[in-house]
Amino acid sequence: MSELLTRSIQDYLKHIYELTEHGQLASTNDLARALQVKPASVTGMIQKLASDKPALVAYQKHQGVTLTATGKMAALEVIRHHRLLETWLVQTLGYTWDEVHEEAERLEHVISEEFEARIAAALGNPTRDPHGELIPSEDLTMPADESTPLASLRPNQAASIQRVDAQDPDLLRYLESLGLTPGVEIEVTAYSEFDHNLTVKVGRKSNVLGLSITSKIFVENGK
Amino acid sequence: MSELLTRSIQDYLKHIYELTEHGQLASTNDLARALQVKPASVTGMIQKLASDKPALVAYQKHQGVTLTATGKMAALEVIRHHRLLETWLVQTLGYTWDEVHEEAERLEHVISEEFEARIAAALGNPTRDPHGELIPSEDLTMPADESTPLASLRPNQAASIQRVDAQDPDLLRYLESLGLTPGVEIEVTAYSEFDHNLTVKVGRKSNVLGLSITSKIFVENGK
DNA sequence: AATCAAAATTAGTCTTGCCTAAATATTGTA
DNA sequence: TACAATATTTAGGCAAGACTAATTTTGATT
Repeated sequence: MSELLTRSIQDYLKHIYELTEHGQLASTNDLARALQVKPASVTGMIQKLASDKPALVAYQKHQGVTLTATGKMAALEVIRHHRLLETWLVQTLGYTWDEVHEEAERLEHVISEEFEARIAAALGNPTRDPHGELIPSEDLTMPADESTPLASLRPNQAASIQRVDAQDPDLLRYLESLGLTPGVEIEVTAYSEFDHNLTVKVGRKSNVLGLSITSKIFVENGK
Repeated sequence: MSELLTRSIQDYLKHIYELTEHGQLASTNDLARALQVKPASVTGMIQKLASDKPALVAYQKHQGVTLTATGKMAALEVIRHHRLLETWLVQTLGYTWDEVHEEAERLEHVISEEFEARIAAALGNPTRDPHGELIPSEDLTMPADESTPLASLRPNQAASIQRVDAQDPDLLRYLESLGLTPGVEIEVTAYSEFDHNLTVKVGRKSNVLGLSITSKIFVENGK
Protein backbone atom coordinates (compact mmCIF):
# COMPACT_ATOMS: atom_id res chain seq x y z
CA MET A 1 0.00 0.00 0.00
CA SER A 2 2.78 2.38 0.87
CA GLU A 3 4.28 2.08 -2.60
CA LEU A 4 1.38 3.23 -4.71
CA LEU A 5 1.45 6.93 -5.35
CA THR A 6 -1.58 7.68 -7.44
CA ARG A 7 -1.69 10.57 -9.85
CA SER A 8 -3.83 12.44 -7.41
CA ILE A 9 -1.42 11.90 -4.52
CA GLN A 10 1.49 12.97 -6.69
CA ASP A 11 -0.34 16.19 -7.45
CA TYR A 12 -1.04 16.85 -3.81
CA LEU A 13 2.59 16.29 -2.88
CA LYS A 14 3.87 18.47 -5.68
CA HIS A 15 1.66 21.37 -4.68
CA ILE A 16 2.38 20.97 -1.00
CA TYR A 17 6.06 21.12 -1.86
CA GLU A 18 5.59 24.33 -3.77
CA LEU A 19 3.51 25.93 -1.05
CA THR A 20 5.91 24.97 1.71
CA GLU A 21 9.16 25.48 -0.16
CA HIS A 22 10.17 28.41 2.00
CA GLY A 23 9.27 27.04 5.37
CA GLN A 24 5.57 27.88 5.46
CA LEU A 25 2.73 25.53 6.21
CA ALA A 26 0.33 24.86 3.35
CA SER A 27 -3.25 25.73 4.22
CA THR A 28 -6.24 23.67 3.18
CA ASN A 29 -7.62 26.55 1.18
CA ASP A 30 -4.42 27.30 -0.66
CA LEU A 31 -4.09 23.67 -1.58
CA ALA A 32 -7.68 23.51 -2.72
CA ARG A 33 -7.07 26.48 -4.98
CA ALA A 34 -3.84 25.04 -6.37
CA LEU A 35 -5.38 21.64 -7.00
CA GLN A 36 -8.69 22.93 -8.32
CA VAL A 37 -10.58 20.93 -5.78
CA LYS A 38 -12.88 21.78 -2.86
CA PRO A 39 -11.37 22.33 0.59
CA ALA A 40 -13.31 19.39 1.98
CA SER A 41 -11.61 17.11 -0.52
CA VAL A 42 -8.22 18.43 0.55
CA THR A 43 -8.92 17.70 4.19
CA GLY A 44 -9.84 14.14 3.30
CA MET A 45 -6.73 13.50 1.26
CA ILE A 46 -4.43 15.21 3.73
CA GLN A 47 -5.70 13.00 6.51
CA LYS A 48 -5.07 9.95 4.43
CA LEU A 49 -1.55 11.03 3.54
CA ALA A 50 -0.82 11.80 7.18
CA SER A 51 -1.97 8.41 8.37
CA ASP A 52 -0.17 6.42 5.69
CA LYS A 53 2.79 4.43 6.88
CA PRO A 54 5.20 5.94 6.25
CA ALA A 55 3.41 9.27 6.47
CA LEU A 56 3.86 11.52 3.47
CA VAL A 57 2.74 14.70 5.20
CA ALA A 58 2.84 16.07 8.73
CA TYR A 59 -0.47 17.52 9.73
CA GLN A 60 -2.21 19.03 12.71
CA LYS A 61 -5.87 19.85 12.42
CA HIS A 62 -6.53 23.45 11.46
CA GLN A 63 -2.82 24.18 11.27
CA GLY A 64 -1.88 23.22 7.72
CA VAL A 65 0.53 20.63 6.35
CA THR A 66 4.15 20.11 5.44
CA LEU A 67 5.89 17.20 3.81
CA THR A 68 7.74 14.50 5.68
CA ALA A 69 11.12 13.46 4.35
CA THR A 70 9.38 10.65 2.48
CA GLY A 71 6.79 12.99 1.03
CA LYS A 72 9.43 15.46 -0.01
CA MET A 73 11.35 12.85 -1.96
CA ALA A 74 8.19 11.84 -3.77
CA ALA A 75 7.38 15.47 -4.54
CA LEU A 76 10.86 16.15 -5.88
CA GLU A 77 10.60 13.11 -8.08
CA VAL A 78 7.46 14.47 -9.68
CA ILE A 79 8.96 17.93 -10.03
CA ARG A 80 12.08 16.47 -11.58
CA HIS A 81 9.93 14.62 -14.09
CA HIS A 82 7.98 17.75 -14.89
CA ARG A 83 10.96 19.98 -15.43
CA LEU A 84 12.95 17.45 -17.40
CA LEU A 85 9.95 16.87 -19.61
CA GLU A 86 9.47 20.57 -20.23
CA THR A 87 13.10 20.93 -21.13
CA TRP A 88 12.95 18.03 -23.42
CA LEU A 89 9.72 19.05 -25.16
CA VAL A 90 11.33 22.38 -25.96
CA GLN A 91 14.69 21.04 -27.01
CA THR A 92 13.71 18.05 -29.05
CA LEU A 93 10.17 18.66 -30.26
CA GLY A 94 10.25 22.39 -30.82
CA TYR A 95 7.66 23.30 -28.24
CA THR A 96 7.81 26.88 -26.98
CA TRP A 97 7.99 27.74 -23.30
CA ASP A 98 4.33 28.68 -23.17
CA GLU A 99 3.20 25.34 -24.59
CA VAL A 100 4.97 22.84 -22.40
CA HIS A 101 3.30 23.07 -19.04
CA GLU A 102 0.09 21.26 -19.74
CA GLU A 103 1.74 18.44 -21.65
CA ALA A 104 4.36 17.90 -18.94
CA GLU A 105 1.62 17.98 -16.35
CA ARG A 106 0.12 14.82 -17.80
CA LEU A 107 3.32 13.04 -18.73
CA GLU A 108 5.04 13.57 -15.38
CA HIS A 109 2.92 10.92 -13.71
CA VAL A 110 3.45 8.11 -16.15
CA ILE A 111 7.07 8.07 -17.23
CA SER A 112 9.38 5.38 -15.89
CA GLU A 113 12.67 5.96 -14.13
CA GLU A 114 14.25 4.53 -17.22
CA PHE A 115 12.63 7.18 -19.34
CA GLU A 116 13.63 9.90 -16.91
CA ALA A 117 17.23 8.72 -17.01
CA ARG A 118 17.28 8.61 -20.78
CA ILE A 119 15.97 12.08 -21.35
CA ALA A 120 18.19 13.50 -18.61
CA ALA A 121 21.19 11.94 -20.30
CA ALA A 122 20.08 13.00 -23.77
CA LEU A 123 19.78 16.58 -22.54
CA GLY A 124 23.15 16.49 -20.78
CA ASN A 125 21.69 16.51 -17.27
CA PRO A 126 20.32 20.04 -17.36
CA THR A 127 19.95 21.98 -14.13
CA ARG A 128 17.22 24.35 -15.27
CA ASP A 129 14.05 24.00 -17.31
CA PRO A 130 12.90 26.38 -20.07
CA HIS A 131 11.49 28.78 -17.50
CA GLY A 132 14.76 28.77 -15.62
CA GLU A 133 13.34 26.71 -12.77
CA LEU A 134 15.85 24.49 -11.05
CA ILE A 135 15.59 20.79 -11.77
CA PRO A 136 15.98 18.52 -8.73
CA SER A 137 19.08 16.37 -9.12
CA GLU A 138 18.95 12.65 -9.73
CA ASP A 139 19.40 11.99 -6.00
CA LEU A 140 16.36 14.19 -5.37
CA THR A 141 18.03 17.22 -3.93
CA MET A 142 16.79 20.65 -4.91
CA PRO A 143 19.75 22.91 -5.74
CA ALA A 144 19.94 26.15 -3.78
CA ASP A 145 18.24 29.08 -5.40
CA GLU A 146 20.08 32.36 -5.01
CA SER A 147 17.69 34.53 -6.94
CA THR A 148 15.50 37.40 -5.76
CA PRO A 149 12.31 38.77 -7.23
CA LEU A 150 12.75 41.48 -9.80
CA ALA A 151 10.23 43.39 -7.67
CA SER A 152 12.91 43.88 -5.03
CA LEU A 153 15.24 45.82 -7.34
CA ARG A 154 15.39 49.60 -7.41
CA PRO A 155 16.61 52.13 -9.98
CA ASN A 156 20.19 51.69 -11.14
CA GLN A 157 20.31 48.08 -10.19
CA ALA A 158 21.18 45.64 -12.94
CA ALA A 159 20.70 41.90 -12.92
CA SER A 160 20.19 38.88 -15.09
CA ILE A 161 16.96 36.97 -15.27
CA GLN A 162 17.26 33.51 -13.75
CA ARG A 163 13.75 32.20 -13.83
CA VAL A 164 10.15 33.07 -14.50
CA ASP A 165 7.67 31.56 -12.10
CA ALA A 166 4.61 31.36 -14.32
CA GLN A 167 2.74 28.86 -16.42
CA ASP A 168 0.02 30.97 -17.97
CA PRO A 169 0.68 30.76 -21.72
CA ASP A 170 -0.56 34.28 -22.39
CA LEU A 171 1.71 35.77 -19.76
CA LEU A 172 4.66 33.74 -21.03
CA ARG A 173 4.12 34.88 -24.59
CA TYR A 174 3.86 38.47 -23.38
CA LEU A 175 7.11 38.21 -21.48
CA GLU A 176 8.81 36.64 -24.43
CA SER A 177 7.60 39.47 -26.65
CA LEU A 178 9.30 41.89 -24.26
CA GLY A 179 12.48 39.88 -24.25
CA LEU A 180 12.10 38.96 -20.60
CA THR A 181 13.44 35.43 -20.69
CA PRO A 182 16.02 33.54 -18.62
CA GLY A 183 19.59 34.63 -19.21
CA VAL A 184 18.69 38.14 -20.31
CA GLU A 185 20.41 41.14 -18.68
CA ILE A 186 18.16 43.89 -17.42
CA GLU A 187 18.41 47.16 -15.60
CA VAL A 188 15.87 48.96 -13.47
CA THR A 189 15.58 52.63 -14.34
CA ALA A 190 12.57 53.76 -12.36
CA TYR A 191 10.35 52.77 -9.49
CA SER A 192 6.94 54.07 -8.54
CA GLU A 193 6.35 53.65 -4.87
CA PHE A 194 2.58 53.89 -5.12
CA ASP A 195 1.79 51.11 -7.51
CA HIS A 196 5.18 49.40 -7.26
CA ASN A 197 5.67 49.59 -11.00
CA LEU A 198 9.23 49.15 -12.18
CA THR A 199 10.66 50.48 -15.41
CA VAL A 200 12.97 47.85 -16.74
CA LYS A 201 15.44 48.25 -19.57
CA VAL A 202 16.11 45.23 -21.78
CA GLY A 203 18.60 45.90 -24.55
CA ARG A 204 17.60 49.31 -25.81
CA LYS A 205 13.94 49.09 -24.89
CA SER A 206 12.25 49.90 -21.61
CA ASN A 207 8.96 48.66 -20.24
CA VAL A 208 6.94 49.49 -17.19
CA LEU A 209 6.02 46.35 -15.33
CA GLY A 210 3.46 45.91 -12.56
CA LEU A 211 4.01 43.98 -9.37
CA SER A 212 2.07 40.98 -10.59
CA ILE A 213 4.78 40.55 -13.19
CA THR A 214 7.87 41.70 -11.30
CA SER A 215 7.08 39.33 -8.46
CA LYS A 216 7.19 36.38 -10.84
CA ILE A 217 10.52 37.17 -12.45
CA PHE A 218 13.56 36.16 -10.41
CA VAL A 219 16.96 37.69 -10.97
CA GLU A 220 20.46 37.26 -9.71
CA ASN A 221 23.73 38.99 -9.48
CA GLY A 222 22.22 42.44 -9.16
CA LYS A 223 24.67 45.34 -8.86
CA MET B 1 -20.19 12.56 -20.91
CA SER B 2 -19.72 11.16 -24.38
CA GLU B 3 -16.39 12.92 -24.81
CA LEU B 4 -14.50 11.50 -21.87
CA LEU B 5 -12.62 8.35 -22.76
CA THR B 6 -10.99 7.17 -19.57
CA ARG B 7 -7.79 5.20 -19.60
CA SER B 8 -9.78 2.11 -18.83
CA ILE B 9 -12.20 2.66 -21.71
CA GLN B 10 -9.32 3.31 -24.09
CA ASP B 11 -7.82 -0.02 -23.06
CA TYR B 12 -11.08 -1.82 -23.62
CA LEU B 13 -11.48 -0.30 -27.07
CA LYS B 14 -7.92 -1.06 -28.06
CA HIS B 15 -8.24 -4.70 -27.10
CA ILE B 16 -11.64 -5.07 -28.68
CA TYR B 17 -10.14 -3.70 -31.87
CA GLU B 18 -7.36 -6.23 -31.79
CA LEU B 19 -9.68 -9.13 -31.08
CA THR B 20 -12.13 -8.16 -33.81
CA GLU B 21 -9.65 -6.99 -36.40
CA HIS B 22 -10.43 -9.85 -38.75
CA GLY B 23 -14.18 -9.80 -38.49
CA GLN B 24 -14.62 -11.91 -35.36
CA LEU B 25 -16.63 -11.00 -32.30
CA ALA B 26 -14.67 -10.49 -29.09
CA SER B 27 -15.84 -12.76 -26.29
CA THR B 28 -16.13 -11.67 -22.70
CA ASN B 29 -13.52 -14.20 -21.67
CA ASP B 30 -11.00 -13.24 -24.30
CA LEU B 31 -11.35 -9.63 -23.34
CA ALA B 32 -10.99 -10.44 -19.68
CA ARG B 33 -7.77 -12.28 -20.42
CA ALA B 34 -6.41 -9.48 -22.59
CA LEU B 35 -7.28 -6.80 -20.06
CA GLN B 36 -6.21 -8.78 -17.01
CA VAL B 37 -9.58 -8.34 -15.46
CA LYS B 38 -12.39 -10.69 -14.42
CA PRO B 39 -15.09 -11.61 -16.94
CA ALA B 40 -17.74 -10.05 -14.72
CA SER B 41 -15.94 -6.74 -14.94
CA VAL B 42 -15.87 -6.97 -18.71
CA THR B 43 -19.61 -7.52 -18.90
CA GLY B 44 -20.15 -4.42 -16.80
CA MET B 45 -17.93 -2.20 -18.89
CA ILE B 46 -19.23 -3.58 -22.18
CA GLN B 47 -22.78 -2.80 -21.17
CA LYS B 48 -21.80 0.71 -20.33
CA LEU B 49 -19.96 1.23 -23.61
CA ALA B 50 -22.92 -0.17 -25.52
CA SER B 51 -25.40 2.15 -23.87
CA ASP B 52 -23.28 5.29 -24.21
CA LYS B 53 -24.52 7.79 -26.71
CA PRO B 54 -23.01 7.45 -29.18
CA ALA B 55 -22.38 3.78 -28.51
CA LEU B 56 -18.77 2.70 -28.69
CA VAL B 57 -19.47 -1.00 -29.04
CA ALA B 58 -22.22 -3.15 -30.51
CA TYR B 59 -23.24 -5.88 -28.16
CA GLN B 60 -25.75 -8.66 -27.82
CA LYS B 61 -25.86 -10.63 -24.62
CA HIS B 62 -23.85 -13.84 -24.76
CA GLN B 63 -22.73 -13.09 -28.31
CA GLY B 64 -19.63 -10.96 -27.87
CA VAL B 65 -18.86 -7.42 -28.98
CA THR B 66 -17.54 -5.43 -31.90
CA LEU B 67 -16.75 -1.77 -32.23
CA THR B 68 -19.08 0.80 -33.71
CA ALA B 69 -17.61 3.30 -36.15
CA THR B 70 -17.15 5.70 -33.26
CA GLY B 71 -15.48 3.08 -31.11
CA LYS B 72 -13.20 2.07 -33.93
CA MET B 73 -11.95 5.60 -34.43
CA ALA B 74 -11.21 5.89 -30.75
CA ALA B 75 -9.39 2.57 -30.79
CA LEU B 76 -7.29 3.52 -33.79
CA GLU B 77 -6.37 6.76 -32.12
CA VAL B 78 -4.97 4.88 -29.15
CA ILE B 79 -3.20 2.39 -31.37
CA ARG B 80 -1.71 5.21 -33.42
CA HIS B 81 -0.42 6.78 -30.24
CA HIS B 82 1.05 3.53 -29.07
CA ARG B 83 2.84 2.70 -32.28
CA LEU B 84 4.14 6.20 -32.87
CA LEU B 85 5.43 6.26 -29.32
CA GLU B 86 7.20 2.95 -29.72
CA THR B 87 8.81 4.12 -32.92
CA TRP B 88 9.89 7.30 -31.34
CA LEU B 89 11.28 5.73 -28.17
CA VAL B 90 13.44 3.51 -30.32
CA GLN B 91 14.55 6.16 -32.76
CA THR B 92 15.22 9.06 -30.48
CA LEU B 93 15.91 7.63 -27.05
CA GLY B 94 17.73 4.46 -27.97
CA TYR B 95 15.20 2.03 -26.56
CA THR B 96 15.32 -1.48 -28.02
CA TRP B 97 12.27 -3.17 -29.45
CA ASP B 98 11.82 -5.31 -26.37
CA GLU B 99 11.77 -2.33 -24.01
CA VAL B 100 9.20 -0.07 -25.58
CA HIS B 101 5.88 -1.76 -25.06
CA GLU B 102 5.34 -1.04 -21.40
CA GLU B 103 6.41 2.58 -21.63
CA ALA B 104 4.20 3.22 -24.66
CA GLU B 105 1.36 1.50 -22.87
CA ARG B 106 1.34 4.21 -20.23
CA LEU B 107 2.13 7.18 -22.44
CA GLU B 108 -0.47 6.38 -25.08
CA HIS B 109 -3.31 7.56 -22.87
CA VAL B 110 -1.93 10.94 -21.93
CA ILE B 111 -0.30 12.53 -24.95
CA SER B 112 -2.07 15.38 -26.72
CA GLU B 113 -2.90 15.52 -30.40
CA GLU B 114 -0.26 18.20 -30.61
CA PHE B 115 2.33 15.82 -29.24
CA GLU B 116 1.19 13.07 -31.57
CA ALA B 117 1.51 15.40 -34.54
CA ARG B 118 4.96 16.54 -33.50
CA ILE B 119 6.46 13.12 -33.08
CA ALA B 120 4.83 11.88 -36.27
CA ALA B 121 6.38 14.78 -38.14
CA ALA B 122 9.75 14.37 -36.43
CA LEU B 123 9.79 10.73 -37.47
CA GLY B 124 8.74 11.49 -41.05
CA ASN B 125 5.25 10.03 -40.68
CA PRO B 126 6.31 6.40 -40.37
CA THR B 127 3.94 3.66 -41.44
CA ARG B 128 5.32 0.89 -39.26
CA ASP B 129 6.50 0.67 -35.67
CA PRO B 130 9.68 -1.13 -34.50
CA HIS B 131 7.89 -4.47 -34.58
CA GLY B 132 6.74 -3.84 -38.11
CA GLU B 133 3.14 -3.25 -37.02
CA LEU B 134 1.24 -0.85 -39.22
CA ILE B 135 0.57 2.59 -37.78
CA PRO B 136 -2.93 3.94 -38.37
CA SER B 137 -2.77 7.05 -40.51
CA GLU B 138 -3.53 10.51 -39.22
CA ASP B 139 -7.10 10.26 -40.48
CA LEU B 140 -7.47 7.06 -38.46
CA THR B 141 -7.45 4.53 -41.23
CA MET B 142 -5.58 1.29 -40.75
CA PRO B 143 -3.50 0.50 -43.85
CA ALA B 144 -4.16 -2.87 -45.44
CA ASP B 145 -1.96 -5.66 -44.23
CA GLU B 146 -0.86 -8.09 -46.92
CA SER B 147 1.24 -10.34 -44.77
CA THR B 148 0.75 -13.98 -43.87
CA PRO B 149 2.02 -15.94 -40.88
CA LEU B 150 5.41 -17.53 -41.30
CA ALA B 151 3.65 -20.67 -40.10
CA SER B 152 1.86 -20.91 -43.43
CA LEU B 153 5.07 -21.23 -45.47
CA ARG B 154 6.48 -24.55 -46.60
CA PRO B 155 9.94 -25.70 -47.70
CA ASN B 156 11.49 -23.77 -50.57
CA GLN B 157 9.38 -20.72 -49.95
CA ALA B 158 11.23 -17.49 -49.32
CA ALA B 159 9.84 -14.30 -47.87
CA SER B 160 10.70 -11.18 -45.97
CA ILE B 161 9.64 -10.52 -42.41
CA GLN B 162 7.10 -7.74 -42.19
CA ARG B 163 6.10 -7.74 -38.58
CA VAL B 164 6.38 -9.59 -35.32
CA ASP B 165 3.20 -9.74 -33.32
CA ALA B 166 4.64 -10.03 -29.82
CA GLN B 167 5.36 -7.88 -26.82
CA ASP B 168 7.05 -10.29 -24.46
CA PRO B 169 10.53 -8.85 -23.97
CA ASP B 170 12.16 -12.27 -23.59
CA LEU B 171 10.66 -13.52 -26.81
CA LEU B 172 11.63 -10.34 -28.63
CA ARG B 173 15.22 -10.59 -27.44
CA TYR B 174 15.30 -14.21 -28.51
CA LEU B 175 14.03 -13.38 -31.97
CA GLU B 176 16.52 -10.58 -32.29
CA SER B 177 19.32 -12.94 -31.32
CA LEU B 178 18.26 -15.18 -34.20
CA GLY B 179 18.13 -12.27 -36.60
CA LEU B 180 14.38 -12.57 -37.02
CA THR B 181 13.47 -8.91 -37.26
CA PRO B 182 11.36 -6.87 -39.70
CA GLY B 183 12.93 -6.45 -43.11
CA VAL B 184 14.99 -9.62 -42.93
CA GLU B 185 14.82 -12.16 -45.78
CA ILE B 186 14.22 -15.74 -44.80
CA GLU B 187 13.71 -19.10 -46.44
CA VAL B 188 11.91 -22.15 -45.17
CA THR B 189 13.94 -25.31 -45.66
CA ALA B 190 11.96 -27.92 -43.75
CA TYR B 191 8.59 -28.57 -42.22
CA SER B 192 7.57 -31.17 -39.70
CA GLU B 193 3.95 -32.00 -40.06
CA PHE B 194 3.59 -33.47 -36.59
CA ASP B 195 4.70 -30.57 -34.44
CA HIS B 196 4.46 -27.94 -37.18
CA ASN B 197 8.05 -26.93 -36.65
CA LEU B 198 9.63 -25.00 -39.48
CA THR B 199 13.30 -24.82 -40.26
CA VAL B 200 14.05 -21.29 -41.30
CA LYS B 201 17.21 -20.02 -42.89
CA VAL B 202 18.32 -16.48 -42.08
CA GLY B 203 21.55 -15.46 -43.77
CA ARG B 204 23.72 -18.53 -43.40
CA LYS B 205 22.15 -19.85 -40.23
CA SER B 206 19.12 -22.07 -39.83
CA ASN B 207 16.84 -22.46 -36.85
CA VAL B 208 13.95 -24.74 -36.07
CA LEU B 209 10.98 -22.73 -34.87
CA GLY B 210 7.82 -23.98 -33.18
CA LEU B 211 4.31 -22.93 -34.07
CA SER B 212 4.06 -20.56 -31.13
CA ILE B 213 6.78 -18.53 -32.77
CA THR B 214 6.00 -18.99 -36.45
CA SER B 215 2.42 -17.93 -35.89
CA LYS B 216 3.60 -14.59 -34.52
CA ILE B 217 5.94 -13.70 -37.34
CA PHE B 218 4.26 -12.30 -40.44
CA VAL B 219 5.91 -12.34 -43.83
CA GLU B 220 5.20 -11.09 -47.28
CA ASN B 221 6.19 -11.57 -50.82
CA GLY B 222 6.80 -15.29 -50.44
CA LYS B 223 7.82 -17.15 -53.60
C1' DA C 1 -14.65 38.30 27.34
C1' DA C 2 -18.02 38.11 23.43
C1' DT C 3 -18.84 38.02 18.80
C1' DC C 4 -18.39 36.94 14.16
C1' DA C 5 -16.47 35.87 9.75
C1' DA C 6 -13.22 33.07 7.53
C1' DA C 7 -11.13 28.68 7.37
C1' DA C 8 -11.27 23.96 8.24
C1' DT C 9 -13.44 19.72 9.27
C1' DT C 10 -17.11 16.18 9.44
C1' DA C 11 -20.80 13.57 7.59
C1' DG C 12 -22.93 11.63 4.07
C1' DT C 13 -23.21 10.84 -1.37
C1' DC C 14 -21.79 9.83 -5.89
C1' DT C 15 -19.09 7.81 -9.78
C1' DT C 16 -15.71 4.82 -11.73
C1' DG C 17 -14.04 0.53 -12.13
C1' DC C 18 -12.81 -3.24 -10.14
C1' DC C 19 -13.92 -7.67 -7.22
C1' DT C 20 -16.36 -12.34 -5.55
C1' DA C 21 -20.06 -15.46 -5.39
C1' DA C 22 -24.01 -17.17 -7.14
C1' DA C 23 -27.22 -17.82 -10.83
C1' DT C 24 -28.14 -18.65 -15.59
C1' DA C 25 -27.31 -19.49 -20.40
C1' DT C 26 -24.92 -21.89 -24.10
C1' DT C 27 -22.43 -25.49 -26.23
C1' DG C 28 -20.55 -29.83 -27.33
C1' DT C 29 -20.93 -34.56 -26.76
C1' DA C 30 -22.75 -38.75 -25.81
C1' DT D 1 -32.11 -34.92 -26.01
C1' DA D 2 -29.95 -34.38 -22.01
C1' DC D 3 -26.07 -33.28 -19.21
C1' DA D 4 -21.64 -31.62 -18.04
C1' DA D 5 -18.45 -28.19 -18.97
C1' DT D 6 -17.81 -23.63 -20.18
C1' DA D 7 -19.23 -18.81 -20.69
C1' DT D 8 -21.76 -15.11 -19.29
C1' DT D 9 -24.46 -12.29 -16.48
C1' DT D 10 -26.46 -10.64 -12.06
C1' DA D 11 -26.08 -9.09 -7.42
C1' DG D 12 -23.74 -7.09 -3.87
C1' DG D 13 -19.35 -4.87 -2.28
C1' DC D 14 -15.26 -2.10 -1.93
C1' DA D 15 -11.72 1.68 -2.57
C1' DA D 16 -10.42 6.12 -4.47
C1' DG D 17 -11.37 10.59 -4.81
C1' DA D 18 -14.33 13.91 -5.64
C1' DC D 19 -18.77 16.75 -4.06
C1' DT D 20 -22.40 19.37 -0.93
C1' DA D 21 -24.18 20.72 3.31
C1' DA D 22 -23.70 21.18 8.05
C1' DT D 23 -20.72 22.04 11.88
C1' DT D 24 -16.64 23.38 14.43
C1' DT D 25 -12.39 25.93 15.19
C1' DT D 26 -9.69 29.87 14.91
C1' DG D 27 -8.44 34.37 15.47
C1' DA D 28 -9.38 39.21 14.84
C1' DT D 29 -12.13 42.95 16.68
C1' DT D 30 -14.54 45.05 19.64
